[in-house]
Amino acid sequence: MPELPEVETIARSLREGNAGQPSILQYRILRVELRWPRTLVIPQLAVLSPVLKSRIIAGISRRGKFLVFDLDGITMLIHLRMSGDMLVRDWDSPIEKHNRLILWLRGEGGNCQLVFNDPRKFGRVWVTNQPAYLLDTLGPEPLEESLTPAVFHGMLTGRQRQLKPLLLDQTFLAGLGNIYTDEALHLAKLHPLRNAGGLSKQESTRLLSAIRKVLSEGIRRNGASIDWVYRGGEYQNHFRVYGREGQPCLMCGTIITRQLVGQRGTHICEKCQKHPGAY
DNA sequence: ATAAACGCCTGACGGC
DNA sequence: TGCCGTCAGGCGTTTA
Repeated sequence: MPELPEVETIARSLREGNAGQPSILQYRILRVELRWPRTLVIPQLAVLSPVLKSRIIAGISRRGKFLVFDLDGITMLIHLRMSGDMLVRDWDSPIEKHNRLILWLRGEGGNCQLVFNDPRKFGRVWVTNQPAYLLDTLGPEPLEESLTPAVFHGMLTGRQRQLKPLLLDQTFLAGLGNIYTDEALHLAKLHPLRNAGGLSKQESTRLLSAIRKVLSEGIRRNGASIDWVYRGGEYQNHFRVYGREGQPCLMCGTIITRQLVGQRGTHICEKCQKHPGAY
């Protein structure tokens, strides 16, 4: 489910607590159970428990779509992929069907479980003292001020690639997924099949603004919740194009279409977002 | 360098 | 009701 705003929302709620659920910062890991072996990338299963046990959760943050747990000397990275979620449960909650990793924690707000729940089993966990090996492969954070319009335009120039697949490439820019990419492209009035290297300075600046606007709006609304995966976000009620095929564009009334771009379902207003071949 | 095809997984939904 | 195909907020590997 998660793109940048959803991962940010999860990191924030674990870090700061919400609705009767305490922050798990400074909580200590007492017990570890991995329920689906392939979820763990590193280290080997046999050393996971010894490495994690008695560690303190010193920090919780986000980089791209990765959750970053600073465990005071070692880092746990979690990627939720399509269906993952991180939940805080009571200490003695029964293990649920799709729980893949459970950490039992002791802390001031009471003992609890930190659960990685992931129906489709695509999610992955890394426990490492070299998190940069992974995180340094990511492109810049879209909301960082150091990503100026000039820098962004420079990243695009020379690229010979369809715009949408490039935006989805995490080594180009970190955090966009299928929903927010469609939303940003519509807001920027750019067709997903445009050649990324062909954007004018004005267009790339418009695109960067649109990306920031949809991500910020997503964060402000606690992310989006769809189908059977629900976490209390409400951005899904404010989509401009995603999931709105057959419905009128909110800007011009043209019917939104859905087509495949780079193997991904893509929602477009053909009038607002002129096809590269159109004139 | 770019892009397609496919694999990894489970569950929801629509059509018959 | 049951069965079937299709689709899903992601990404790595292989192939062209």
